[in-house]
Amino acid sequence: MKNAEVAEILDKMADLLEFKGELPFKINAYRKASRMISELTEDIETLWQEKRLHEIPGVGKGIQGKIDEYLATGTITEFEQLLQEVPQELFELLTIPNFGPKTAALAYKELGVETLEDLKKVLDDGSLAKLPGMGPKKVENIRKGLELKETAGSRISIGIALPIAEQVIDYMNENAGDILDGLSAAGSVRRFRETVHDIDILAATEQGAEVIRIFTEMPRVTRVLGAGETKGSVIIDDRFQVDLRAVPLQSWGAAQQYFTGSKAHNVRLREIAKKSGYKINEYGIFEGEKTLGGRKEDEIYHLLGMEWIPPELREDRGEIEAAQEGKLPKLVQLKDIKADLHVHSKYSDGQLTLRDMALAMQAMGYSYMAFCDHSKSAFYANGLDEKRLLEQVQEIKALNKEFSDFVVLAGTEVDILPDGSLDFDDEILQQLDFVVASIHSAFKTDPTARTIAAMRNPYVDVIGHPTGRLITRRAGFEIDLERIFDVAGETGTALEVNAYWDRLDLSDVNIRQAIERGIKVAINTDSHHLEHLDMMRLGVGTARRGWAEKKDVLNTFSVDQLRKWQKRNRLGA
DNA sequence: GCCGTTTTCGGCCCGACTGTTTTCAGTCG
Repeated sequence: MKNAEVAEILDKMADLLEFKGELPFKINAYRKASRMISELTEDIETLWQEKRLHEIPGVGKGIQGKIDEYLATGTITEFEQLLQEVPQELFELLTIPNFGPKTAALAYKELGVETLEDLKKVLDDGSLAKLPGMGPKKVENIRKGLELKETAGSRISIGIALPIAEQVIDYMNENAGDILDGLSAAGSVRRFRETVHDIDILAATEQGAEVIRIFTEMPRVTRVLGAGETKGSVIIDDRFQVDLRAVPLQSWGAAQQYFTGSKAHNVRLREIAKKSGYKINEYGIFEGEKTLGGRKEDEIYHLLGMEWIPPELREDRGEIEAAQEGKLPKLVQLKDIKADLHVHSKYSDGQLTLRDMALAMQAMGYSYMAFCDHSKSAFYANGLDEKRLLEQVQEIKALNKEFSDFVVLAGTEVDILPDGSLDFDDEILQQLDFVVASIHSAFKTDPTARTIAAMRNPYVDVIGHPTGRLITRRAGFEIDLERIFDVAGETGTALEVNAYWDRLDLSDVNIRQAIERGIKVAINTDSHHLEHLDMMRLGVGTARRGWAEKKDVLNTFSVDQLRKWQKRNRLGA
């Protein structure tokens, strides 16, 4: 699928046009088209072949022509031309806080700033400060922005950000509890985005300045970026930006709505409000001078004629229309999860014995689980050969006798080998209760064909971490997800939502694509330690962002339902 | 550049903050 490629080019087009000082509305049009395409559940090449590009909201004649040219020739003439007219490192330069397109254009035109190095030079030699409209403070802010980019510039996984948000909330409740009327995460953390740029916390209080003071004086704060009556911004642990915003209690709901975003979702809501003669902002919803609501978040949605929308859906991906029609999905919840179907033990590279892990799972409230340790080719992870695997199966059988209302399944995470075969023969696989098949090596050796071959094995229940991406470290392998979805639909194989914080694979958009095709997903933590078990909520959050309902998620099934599902798929294959 | 039960032309979300201004531009979310 070339959806991501096309979206990236259109977003870069927007950057180029912005740098050139084009009309903001034109720039916005490119940004919107880029976003709609990146979140498309259909393959853009299919739409193109079927001459249906115009059905994408935000894609009109002009942008359609660009996409057409790209898919036909692999390049866009106008894009290539624009690239010639701008600094070499434009896209990099534009990521510097406080250094926007106007300033970048000025620095390029007047001083020839093309790279980060050039920018550092003109900051240091004072030539930037001499330009019209620039002054000592602006220059200082750009310098700080550059530093910030180097220390806290990159996006961080939700798996890292969420615990930090919770620690800040705990700290504030302990140290400012008596002047707080409410405190919660907002922004992309509340929406469970897979990565976040900063951590937003919202406070309800009548004493904003005091709350902000306590916030900026937290022990972990290594730098204060700003502090006022309603807003404080800090860096903690030299790495993570945390913003706290304070509002009075009567604006709590409106502020929650406003600061949770996303921006695209909010823009749509404000358009709808405007058409209905209302105005919404962070303080409430208004008709003329009259305040109609704002203390509770659902008031905003109800007054605009729609259901309250769960934060995970707020991306302008159709959730507003669904809410207007009363057709929002009934999203899967953490309490629906009955099992974790992919965890490791001491047999391979996990830290816990079978018994200790099973007890921990039971304590999580699950009713069953599956051990899926690595297979023999995963030597780096102490993978099990046939003999040790069958020993493990025996130990699991014995272990089950210790539990009355909890079932331990014996499984494997069998390697999909470079030639597409599996690391265990069918004779072994058929003795197991549950089989996850994953690619762990030779990423460049036709992962699509290998995954398809694995799905065609009747004993394979789930494909583990299907795209192989690592959120902070590598893109997934080159895999044709359209074909994977086709075959998964045919064989009834489920696809894993690996909840491990650095994977979150499938991504939210991919999950939505899968379930629209009737494919089941399994949300698994891939845990090796006790502390990993908690990541289930990351997987559930990601699945919710992918519009997954309970029926779409394999591990919301009871163990009996799971066995029926397996039997049907194994016979059908 | 997109879009249309107000419009095929003239709109296109809203506000805070900052710094450089003498009335506003740029950046951010």
